Amino acid sequence: MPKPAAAESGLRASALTDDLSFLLARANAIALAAGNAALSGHGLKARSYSVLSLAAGEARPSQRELAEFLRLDPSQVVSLVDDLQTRGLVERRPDPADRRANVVVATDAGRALASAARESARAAEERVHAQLSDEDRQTLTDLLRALAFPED
Amino acid sequence: MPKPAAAESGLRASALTDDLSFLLARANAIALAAGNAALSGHGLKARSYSVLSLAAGEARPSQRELAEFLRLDPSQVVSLVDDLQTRGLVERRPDPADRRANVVVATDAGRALASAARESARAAEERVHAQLSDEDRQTLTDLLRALAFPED
DNA sequence: TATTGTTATACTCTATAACTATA
DNA sequence: TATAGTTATAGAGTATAACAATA
Repeated sequence: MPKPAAAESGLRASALTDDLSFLLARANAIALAAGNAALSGHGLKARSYSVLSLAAGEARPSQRELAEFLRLDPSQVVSLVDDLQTRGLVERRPDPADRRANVVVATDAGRALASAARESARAAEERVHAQLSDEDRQTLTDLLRALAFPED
Repeated sequence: MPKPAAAESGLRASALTDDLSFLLARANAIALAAGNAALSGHGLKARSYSVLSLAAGEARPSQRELAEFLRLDPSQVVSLVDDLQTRGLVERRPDPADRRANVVVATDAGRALASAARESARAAEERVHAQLSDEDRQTLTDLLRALAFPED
């Protein structure tokens, strides 16, 4: 990793350095790049990993629920699920309670991949957040959760 | 703002809810949407606001420095500066010390717009982060800065 | 009438490579 | 030989509207 250019240090004193939204964007860009790199060996990206991971859980989400939770447009979820389904990682099952809705559920292969991918993602996060203490990391997680789910 | 769907609460218990990268992505998406909405009245988005804001400061950044600081490709900075320059908000000045480099500096109109836009952005952030105490907000800012600028 | 999933489309963003002028 | 800016382009991501099936 290159050291910051000398002239960049002038920008470090700029107004943006105290701007929560800017810091959020930059930290997210760094974490996203590291996450995508860590997941690429599994044929996944952050997006598809999120969908797969949720499908592998107990929640049995519909596509609409996935879209809301991941802040994606429903039409984006269609193509993410299409891709995962083509690769045999998830299935669409009609919701018995509402025949309009598809419940997305991981196959055995999907659950296996999700758990392997989770290990890689965790290792990558470890590297990105290595400079934070366990306590800081927990604090950060709690504060971010408050921003990410403001209805609480 | 709609209340969360009942079925979404199942997803709230999922593995992703403890995933720092996921929370970062979701919080960023929320802040970005609010920021872009707040800036649209000024004809700006988060990206162009960042460039304008840095050009309005004391740092006199080159395009390359802007690209590194904002984690953008240099070619993206070209079109952002093009747009701002067309609107008379910034100028490109040749760097006397390196004639390859353009220093990007705000015009009077650019500085005025930057400062008006900063007010709007701050008000929007206030709304997004209203549920955090001042102390929590400061803690979050410091922790995010550690992630966003890991070389420190 | 409203909602779920889907398709289509247009637009923005991102990433890459190649070129020029300078260093 | 390397770097700053630029151009071009292709791919990914985003947003919107419309439609069929179902509620």
